Amino acid sequence: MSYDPSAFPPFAVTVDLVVLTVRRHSLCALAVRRGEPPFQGRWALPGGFVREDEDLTQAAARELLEETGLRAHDPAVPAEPPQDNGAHLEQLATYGDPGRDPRMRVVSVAHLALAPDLPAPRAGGDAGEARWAPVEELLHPSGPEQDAPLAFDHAGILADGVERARSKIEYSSLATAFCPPEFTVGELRRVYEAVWGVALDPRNFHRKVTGTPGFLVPTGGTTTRQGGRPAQLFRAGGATLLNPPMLRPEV
Amino acid sequence: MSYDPSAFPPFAVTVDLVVLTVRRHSLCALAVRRGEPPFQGRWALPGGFVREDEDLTQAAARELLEETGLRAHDPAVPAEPPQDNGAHLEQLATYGDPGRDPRMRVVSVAHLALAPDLPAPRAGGDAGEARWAPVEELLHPSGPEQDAPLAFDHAGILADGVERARSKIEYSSLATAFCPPEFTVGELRRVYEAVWGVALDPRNFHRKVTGTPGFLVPTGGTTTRQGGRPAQLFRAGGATLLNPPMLRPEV
DNA sequence: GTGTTTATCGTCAGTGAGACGACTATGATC
DNA sequence: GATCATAGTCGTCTCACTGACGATAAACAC
Repeated sequence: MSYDPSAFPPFAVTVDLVVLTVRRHSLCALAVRRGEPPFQGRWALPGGFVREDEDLTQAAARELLEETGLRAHDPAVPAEPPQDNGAHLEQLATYGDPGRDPRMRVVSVAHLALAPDLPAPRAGGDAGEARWAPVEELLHPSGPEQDAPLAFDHAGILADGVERARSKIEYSSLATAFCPPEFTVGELRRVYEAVWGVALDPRNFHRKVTGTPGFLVPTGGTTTRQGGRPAQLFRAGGATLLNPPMLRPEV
Repeated sequence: MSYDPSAFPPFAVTVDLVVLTVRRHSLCALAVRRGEPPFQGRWALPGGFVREDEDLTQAAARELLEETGLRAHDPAVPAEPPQDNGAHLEQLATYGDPGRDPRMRVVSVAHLALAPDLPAPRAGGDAGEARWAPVEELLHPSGPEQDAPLAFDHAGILADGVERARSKIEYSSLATAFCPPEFTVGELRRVYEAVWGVALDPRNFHRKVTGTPGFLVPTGGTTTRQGGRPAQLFRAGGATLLNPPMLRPEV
């Protein structure tokens, strides 16, 4: 790498966020409406410029906090129950096509965040309007109201993020990031069903997740918020890797 | 994302390459010696600035060609035997700590390349000297001669690339990217053994890879270049995903 | 009570991996 | 040329785990 201060072209660097959650049995992503050209009035992923003194992860965590009020989990610190209201955050991929932004050369480091359902989208920061939209709607717009695809190359970024989430819950305990601090086996199963878009056998699922050591820890409590027989409540255990993995059913 | 042309700080964007190959039963990475400060004389990963009109992938492919003479496979085109002397190339992750380069704010989009053994490192491009070094040596330097760790944050990048390669050959047919166009089951097994650093049972391995549809296609030929009984020659089949995956032995 | 819903436990058969025995076909060595 | 070392290939056995699915349990609605 030779060094000539005048020899490298300047880039703008942004972080874009794919924030996923599960609401009403479907996988949803956070979208914000653009207030300015280009793509004014279109939906886009939340994001913003990386600041001078900021790490990429810090920038993503700051944007996440600004847009949703969610604090990012530190993966190094096992989440303690009292202050667990955070989201999983990881780097996804970087997009740098010349021309992906008509204004200038922008390289965007996309991040993936997984959040529990609770928070209502808060219209803070730059975005005037924000909403949780089913990813199907954003990726395959067909309805009369929502026929404009996402701005920039955000549809591709969202698709990559969704695919990352779908594959990662196979072999990690990440699906618990979609759940509140305490949850039932059935709630966790509905997360898998929403993310994968399939139906899972409740009995085999129950056997699998309760039989994997370190995945779930019973809290002792029970709940009946889903109706039917009361279900045991669990917290996420320390295990982060599922071995053997949860198998995604064929087609 | 609000837009103020004077409001975003300029970044330099580079691509760095983790080029891996298997030589003499060990996993090796391409390292180049730095000819200029900072870290002058230290080993580093090959890389360079992204040009004004270049995609990130194009930049990585260009650097790979300059440093090794290897052409990157287009993942969209199934490799045809006649012109198969290419390498697998994919984006790895992006590193942007302020201060990772003492000269200026540099964001580096690291890429991972997997290459067959054949090419001798060619000292072309900027690098005056290049070599294939066992990753163990680069990551855990201990010998008297090689006690300087890699420049910048390249040790961390290399570690991430190695981990990506180790996990990806579990569930994909990517290990064939380390092999010449035609190879034997034993040669493929030695790739797995070198990348994972474990010994595998030749009989179970043979059953697994020949029993996975689409993984290997026999070419009809045989070879005895490894000694012993002649072995069937294979080419990589069309399948890219291994299901069920190859299991990495514990510990 | 009866019906509905959800949770949980059990059973059984099939798939696939790990351990390992046996045999085959080459080159090297005596 | 017989013997040995080396590497490849085929089979067998057992165990773990999954998918399909029956059965029971504990809540609520009527």
